[in-house]
Amino acid sequence: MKTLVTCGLPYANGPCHIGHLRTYIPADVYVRYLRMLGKDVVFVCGSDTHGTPIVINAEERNMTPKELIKIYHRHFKEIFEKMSIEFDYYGSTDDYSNHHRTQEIVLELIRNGYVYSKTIPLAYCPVCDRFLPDRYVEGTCPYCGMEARGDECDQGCGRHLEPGEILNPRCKIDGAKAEYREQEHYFFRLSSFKEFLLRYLEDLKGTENALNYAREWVKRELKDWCISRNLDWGVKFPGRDDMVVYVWVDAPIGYISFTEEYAKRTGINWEEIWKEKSEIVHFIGLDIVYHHCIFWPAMLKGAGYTLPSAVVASGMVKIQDKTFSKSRGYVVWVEDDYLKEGFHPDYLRYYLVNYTSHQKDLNFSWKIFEDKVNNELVNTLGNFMYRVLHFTWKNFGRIPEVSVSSEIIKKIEEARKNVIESIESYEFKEASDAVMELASFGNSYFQHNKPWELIKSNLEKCQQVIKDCLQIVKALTILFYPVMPSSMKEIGDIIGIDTTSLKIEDVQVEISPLKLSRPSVPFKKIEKEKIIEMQEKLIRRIEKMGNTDTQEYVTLEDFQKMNIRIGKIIAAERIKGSSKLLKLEVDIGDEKRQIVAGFATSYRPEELIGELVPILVNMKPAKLMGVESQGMILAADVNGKPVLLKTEKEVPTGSIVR
RNA sequence: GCCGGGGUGGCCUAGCUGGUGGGGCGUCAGACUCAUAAUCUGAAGGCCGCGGGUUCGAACCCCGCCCCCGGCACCA
Repeated sequence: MKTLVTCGLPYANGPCHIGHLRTYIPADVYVRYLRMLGKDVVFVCGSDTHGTPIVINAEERNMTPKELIKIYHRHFKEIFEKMSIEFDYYGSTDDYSNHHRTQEIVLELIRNGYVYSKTIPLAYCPVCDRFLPDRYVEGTCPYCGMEARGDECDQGCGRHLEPGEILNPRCKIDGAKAEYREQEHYFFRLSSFKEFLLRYLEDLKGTENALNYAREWVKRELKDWCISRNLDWGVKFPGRDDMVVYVWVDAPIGYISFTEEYAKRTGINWEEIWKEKSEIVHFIGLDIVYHHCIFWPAMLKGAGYTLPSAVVASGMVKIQDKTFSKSRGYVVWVEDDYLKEGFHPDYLRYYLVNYTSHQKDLNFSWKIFEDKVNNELVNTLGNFMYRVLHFTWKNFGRIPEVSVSSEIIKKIEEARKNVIESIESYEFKEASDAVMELASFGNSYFQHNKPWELIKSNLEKCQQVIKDCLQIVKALTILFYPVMPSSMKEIGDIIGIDTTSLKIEDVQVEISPLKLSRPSVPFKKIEKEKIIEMQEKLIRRIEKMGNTDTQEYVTLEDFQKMNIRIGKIIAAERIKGSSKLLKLEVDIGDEKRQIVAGFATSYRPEELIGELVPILVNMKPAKLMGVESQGMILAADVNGKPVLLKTEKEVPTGSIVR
């Protein structure tokens, strides 16, 4: 039986960032492990190329959508290649085969009675001369009166808005007043799939984060789904020249059309996967669970295709503990911030796989990156492999011909078992931890047996220890190959392992006694300076995006250190020799204080008398122009000039401000 | 508000059906020198979010509360 693994399609509207890789790298790792386990796997993905954002983005750049998607299609392909993410086929949803397959499926759904038409009001922009998707409509929320977006009141009450509900609709692109026009659209009878989906989701495999959400959604009401759009760009809706199908229809169909393309090239039959019994595993981000667990299976069921067997959803990525946000600068671009900076692809692969469970949020920070790479990859793993190979090469020149001890065979077997179990439950961190644990054991074994002493005292024993360690190196190479293919290939070349056709059982096949050439270090350390440079680059970007929250937060505890009280100004006079400063006397309830304040540019002394103002009472005393100040009066700063803050009504002096 | 997931030493995490809280990284101290100042050994460090309850006994079960993340659908 064949297994198909897919990844959520990247939208061909912008460059690849680390969030994309959070899904693609574990998927690639998974596929490589499956192959080592002897499974017949096809791995496909492709660019998602339709939808309004691409049309608008292309317009803004003065190009056609086709030109735009070509740029990003090529970009993603390149990045995947550089990151060792090896799809068997990487297509595009704008390829002929996908247009064809999409129309085929929509027609089948129509034939089977799952599609009906209905007339609905839609916002239309007379200037752009087109219907506007809800997110491109702005106006007033009918519930709270705040400025809102067409699909939800994002700044006000947060309510979801139905098409046609928003008041005073305007086009977001040119600000023109939009009007509502009646329009015929096509709907998919999702509601009729409720019972089917409830049963289907019982047995669907994958990660809990995805399955729980989907089950919850289905238990609630399922509404029919509008699957047509007023656009030129996309897959033509069958029988309608003026409309295309909604991108969320043709995007997942890409999984099928890419399989078809792959089949055409390799001579296999795509229907073995999509029409007969097979394993179909979708790797996606948490944001598109709904589409993959609900719309997509319903569509496949309605059109008579094989249903997915598992949906594996990765958690979100955070950047230095902050929510990932391209617009706010919390992003790591794979090309500009990683590859062009000269970092090895395997380092990031390891980080993304090993930081935490696949389902949980992953925090990326350059500091953690440095720690993980230098401690785990370089020191523990790389150093073990290198010290063993180097020792062997220097003292023997070749791999000794003694059999591996049973203790070591047992240890390797344990690691292999753990890896397989973890992979089967989509726990990639667990799998890579199990391998790293073996490397750690290797270091300890080497250390305790002191082969550098045995070489002088007991040559036979020394050969045994070294052979054991070499077998561990071989096991590590195989078990880590899926995570770090290019680095492990290099080690494989040294010790005579062909990484193109690995079997996981090979970890127990004794390493062949070949002659060694001088080994080189498998992983190079990352310099502290480089990390600092990267951190600064990130901070600069965040600040450029107009972010103020690079500032440190104050905790309530911090704030409570400040003793702020309302005081009454009871005396005020100028300070000799100063144009700005006034010497004030204030009553803060139980005592009177002398405070020097820079109010002279805005106020005459006499107009301050009697005012109730907030005062930071526990400000460290200081002398200004030789006059002691025992507190600080808070005021608004308007272009450098102070404006008094007053209480809204008369309050007792000494009242606490908090 | 409702729903889902989570809250275990500075960080990442084990902990299945209840029986004296483990590991890794980091920190500190020793050891060693084959190796990329690597490695090995040892130590310090935890009111297992908070408050009740069930029990001979709870991180694990029940109730209440707090906090974090996500979802609540037509956003590709």
